[in-house]
Amino acid sequence: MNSKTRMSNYLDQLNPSQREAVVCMDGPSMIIAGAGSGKTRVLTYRMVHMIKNQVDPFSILALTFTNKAAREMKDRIIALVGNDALNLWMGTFHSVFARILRVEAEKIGFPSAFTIYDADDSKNLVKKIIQEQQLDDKNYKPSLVLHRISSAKNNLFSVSDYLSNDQLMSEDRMAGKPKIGELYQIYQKRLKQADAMDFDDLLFNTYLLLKNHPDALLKYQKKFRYIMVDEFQDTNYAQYIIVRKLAAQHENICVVGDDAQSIYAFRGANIQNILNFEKDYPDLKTFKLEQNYRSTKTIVGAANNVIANNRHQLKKEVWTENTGGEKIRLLRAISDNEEGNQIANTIFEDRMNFQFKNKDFAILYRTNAQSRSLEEALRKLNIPYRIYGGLSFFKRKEIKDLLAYFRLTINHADEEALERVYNYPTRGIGKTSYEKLMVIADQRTCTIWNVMEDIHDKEIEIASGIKSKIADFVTMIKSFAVMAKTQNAYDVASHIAQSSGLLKELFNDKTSEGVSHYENIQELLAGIKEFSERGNPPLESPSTELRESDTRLLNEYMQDIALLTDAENKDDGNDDKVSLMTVHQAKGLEFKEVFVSGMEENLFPSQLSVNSREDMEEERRLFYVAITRAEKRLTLSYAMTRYRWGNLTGCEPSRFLSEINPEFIDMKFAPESTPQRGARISGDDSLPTYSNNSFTKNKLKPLTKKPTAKAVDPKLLENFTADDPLRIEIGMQVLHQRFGKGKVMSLEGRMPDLKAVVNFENGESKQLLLKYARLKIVEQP
DNA sequence: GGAGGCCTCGGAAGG
DNA sequence: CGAGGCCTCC
Repeated sequence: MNSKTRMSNYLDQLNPSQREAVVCMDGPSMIIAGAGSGKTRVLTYRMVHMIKNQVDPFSILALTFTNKAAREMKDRIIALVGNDALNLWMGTFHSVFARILRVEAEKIGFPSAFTIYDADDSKNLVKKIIQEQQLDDKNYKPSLVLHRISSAKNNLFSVSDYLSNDQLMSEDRMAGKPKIGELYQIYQKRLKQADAMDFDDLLFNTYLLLKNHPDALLKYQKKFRYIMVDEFQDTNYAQYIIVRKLAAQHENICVVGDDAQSIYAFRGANIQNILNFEKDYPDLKTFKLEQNYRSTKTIVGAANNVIANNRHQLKKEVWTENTGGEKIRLLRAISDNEEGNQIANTIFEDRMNFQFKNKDFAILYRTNAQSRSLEEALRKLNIPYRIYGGLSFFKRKEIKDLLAYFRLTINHADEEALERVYNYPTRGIGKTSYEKLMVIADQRTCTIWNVMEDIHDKEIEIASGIKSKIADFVTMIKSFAVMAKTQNAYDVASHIAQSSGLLKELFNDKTSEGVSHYENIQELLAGIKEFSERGNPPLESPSTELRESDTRLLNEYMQDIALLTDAENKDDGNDDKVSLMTVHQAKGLEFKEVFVSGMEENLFPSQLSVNSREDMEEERRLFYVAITRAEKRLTLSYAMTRYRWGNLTGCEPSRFLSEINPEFIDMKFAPESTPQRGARISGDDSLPTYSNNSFTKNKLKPLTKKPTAKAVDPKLLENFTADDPLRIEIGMQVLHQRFGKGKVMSLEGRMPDLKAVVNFENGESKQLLLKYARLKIVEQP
């Protein structure tokens, strides 16, 4: 089928409610799209419909949250309408606003080549400021201060708004942190000094630009006749206000989202925006996409059961015409390792029984720490898997180091970059000298770089040997800058990598890590080379905006690099793998068969959420997201005991399990009992525990007579005879209860692969594999 | 300036 | 338990 035929019948590929939403181009509209209802299809077809109806792609703005979402949507539209789609303004909020800010930088007093500070840079800066102000960093934790500043910006409170806001100031005073407003002030001053913006500033400054410069506002209002916002439930207040300003002239604004899948309130997303939207646009047209195409009736039913427990939600009824499907399996395991084994076994069997491929399976979990036992179990059965998440390419140290050289070359005021590289690789400029420079910079209210340029000033009390090293460093960076003005990005980049000594430093490190660092640098350089030759910016950008010159400069490459935070997709050629990821990362994906592991109270829902209703509702939406990833089969699993920070803790089934209608659950996989809300695992509460974890301490009765217990170390076992009385406590009471007391007949192997033959008092004899169990020897009274 | 000891603290995560 | 930050010592 060629693209013309596909285009002519694109409307036929939509159901009536999807079509309604697609053809309604003018005026404000809101699409509430239930899970699996074809949201992306509606969004892309809506843009296709516009282009087909003579809307200039150049006047369409589509905002997403992730680079991935933007990329995917763009690809789909290109496939449908061809290269017209290249002119769409489609990207993340941050990338689109950054592009606008670079054009309009002068109006708000920034150079066009301003640096974008990433999360690490911001945190370092805050940490430094707290130290300089001589505040206690226990009370003023950098992450907390930054979070507070970030929320202020995301709610459009400027520094002066903050300082004059009685409520904010008294909140800080009550919390014993009255200086936060002041820290905010200093933080912004320092960013400005460095010609830098953090991620929040990209929003806040766009807001300021549009608010204070009517000409700029008018320009972009005219330009963007049609505006679309994906994942609207994840927008924060600043994003909403900016979008509203941009749309004020034409009011052709369409937002798409699902309040039931809002899982990012903790980082500022504001469900309230959906309610405000209805208020702000009285003639709003609302479309509800309620038919689910993805999952079986069972899965959709269970998801509806769960979400019905939330008070805050827009009313909608997700339904499906799909088959009923299999019931939900519930796996109950003794330990986290056992849970992994059961899941791996189930995958192994289902793969054969249903001719599924590895990639049809996903195992989801609440916290990254849960992946270890799952990985081990999969490896045992030779099931290939892929873990999502982890350090993205651009967050790696060696990459950030080289990029810091680039940043400093382009913007000498970039203090965070300077700090990374002034003595890396080592060139004899120590911390003490650097601190002297900082003090002088502060006195003179100039940048540290300025002081370095002026290093031969008699007032600067630094040994002349070090002074000349600093002068050399300055000369080197300046020579980079000269080169960067005219030569293409790749030539400059590889020259910097060489001349700075960074490449050599990494090359000399022959450890396997060192080699991989070196390879990563090569990979980055290869990417820059491609950029130089292809002439496209690293991020999607309207092709018409490209410079006509055939030389791609380093600063063009660097423009959006701080915004590229995607986790890297390193494949070894085999993409048929089971996916392991957190529930957050699974949003937007779908799999034939899904396992949600660790369905335990205090894990999912997280124990940090149990005291607040808002947090609990977000946890529940998170579980909703997890359930609705599954197409054909869903398995929920929980362990009765789990290692947490080295301690074995007892676990109860999650309250969420009891929110699912039992008719959807297959009981044969839950052999002993249906989990009840607040249920305790079956077992004898009077059994002793030696865990010092506060959770287990509170849940279990204290011992009447406290036996002395030690964790076994392998040396101790060497002297251990089979006749010594021993109680094996794996998973606290569980095995203890099952087997009672016993004597060890033989011990073989060493931790963590210890095998024991034990004769129990009830006459049973068992061979136990004590792998990863915390074995405790109890001296009998 | 780097290695090693000690202390702290532990959620999820895009740009 | 274990990663990361910080301090100390050479």
